[in-house]
Amino acid sequence: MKKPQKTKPDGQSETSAEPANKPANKKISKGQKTRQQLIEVAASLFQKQGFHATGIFDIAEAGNLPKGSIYYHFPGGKEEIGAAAVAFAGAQIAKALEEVAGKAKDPADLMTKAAALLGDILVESDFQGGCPVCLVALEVAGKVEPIRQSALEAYARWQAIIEKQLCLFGMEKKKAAAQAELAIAAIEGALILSQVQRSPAPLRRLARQLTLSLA
Amino acid sequence: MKKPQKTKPDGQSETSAEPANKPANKKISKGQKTRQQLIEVAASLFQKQGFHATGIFDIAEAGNLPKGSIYYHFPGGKEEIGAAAVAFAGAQIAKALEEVAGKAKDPADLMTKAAALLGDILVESDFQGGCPVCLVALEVAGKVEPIRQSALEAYARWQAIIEKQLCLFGMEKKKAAAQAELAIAAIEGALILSQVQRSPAPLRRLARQLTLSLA
DNA sequence: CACCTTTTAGAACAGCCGATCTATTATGGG
DNA sequence: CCCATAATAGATCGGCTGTTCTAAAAGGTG
Repeated sequence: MKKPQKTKPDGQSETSAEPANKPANKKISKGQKTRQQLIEVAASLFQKQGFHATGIFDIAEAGNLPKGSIYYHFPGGKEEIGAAAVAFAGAQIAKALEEVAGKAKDPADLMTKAAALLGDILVESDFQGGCPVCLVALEVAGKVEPIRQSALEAYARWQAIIEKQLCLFGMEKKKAAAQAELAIAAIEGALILSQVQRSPAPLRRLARQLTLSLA
Repeated sequence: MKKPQKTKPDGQSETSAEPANKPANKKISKGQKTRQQLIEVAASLFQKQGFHATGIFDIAEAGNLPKGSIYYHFPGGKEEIGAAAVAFAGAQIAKALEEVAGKAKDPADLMTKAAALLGDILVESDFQGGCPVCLVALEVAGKVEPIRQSALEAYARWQAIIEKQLCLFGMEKKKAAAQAELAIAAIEGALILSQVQRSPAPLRRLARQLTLSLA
């Protein structure tokens, strides 16, 4: 009764914000650009500081973006930004993973390259930020369903990419699925070890060990 | 100059709070018991809600413990409690891991039992809480050194336990170390997947996959 | 240019949280 | 039983945070 549909945005709300395939991007109405930038900066901050430690205005400040319009673009507040940020980060990594997978020569090479991909994130941030999906997901997995869903999709997509590529290498589907899940789990875990140890060594050693499990 | 050493406690501060080997535990001066209980409740809450989402007084409240004495037992505030809680949780899991390792019949059995151990934590909390070390460590790894150290020690100890047991099974030391690290990483990663998916399946599948990598 | 829409600035609010301090009560050794 | 000390209650302070609201500015379309 109190909602005269003031032409608010929110677009198709939920998990959007993917740097994906949109061939006919006619016009990005300034505001939508701001929205996208907010998501990207948020993803970066969440990755380094986590969800709860990141103030909602820190996001705008860190990206020199209009603070006044945060709640205009994200009526759902912090949680909506969180869900969008996790979805974006997940899609970003998925994209990179697809590129890397295409270049891999064999299963072992794929494992190594995938591990190196996540490892680069760590080194680039000087071990300040790990997996952007993991941290936020664990912080609020029990309370904010949309964020949990975003994380769920991200992991599923990563796994599907690896699985598909393993199949292309001739591995049977069932084995490929199991190996892909092992790879995702092991890399995520090693990422944690590397971040805590502040050394890329665990991740590197794991990559090697992962290739040995391909027998 | 402002510290007339009012006989404050703080004991041997830093990372204490281990349910370890103290044969001659003469008397636990009421206060020390409270301190220990605070640590245990804190570990439980941090595991479910994370570090930043847990108020310092929630801890006392959740355990029906004296709120007024939190800063008496932990002059270092929340960060000191965090470090103690991570150390405690790490030691607790290490203890359970040692028991389980002793009962394992072979390397494959060890992998399965280790994974099941962590998995039980998940199920017991109805998928609300995962690895108590991991979450807190990731949240503050870049800012609070003592907590990072506690996490570091926990992971190292877990790995050492598995490595040692693998050696007892006849595996050569170098290979055992690598396999142990893979196991820890993979289990931690699968724990995340299981928590996000709210299903023990990823962890179970990973356990099986881990045994296959023992070839 | 005029006008409606989109977008933004900025203040204001309410609530919570971590930390500190003082006064009070419990504890336990002599 | 006494008393120093350990332990706790409770109030308080300062600061920060997420959210809402209103008015103003910017945008772009006819």
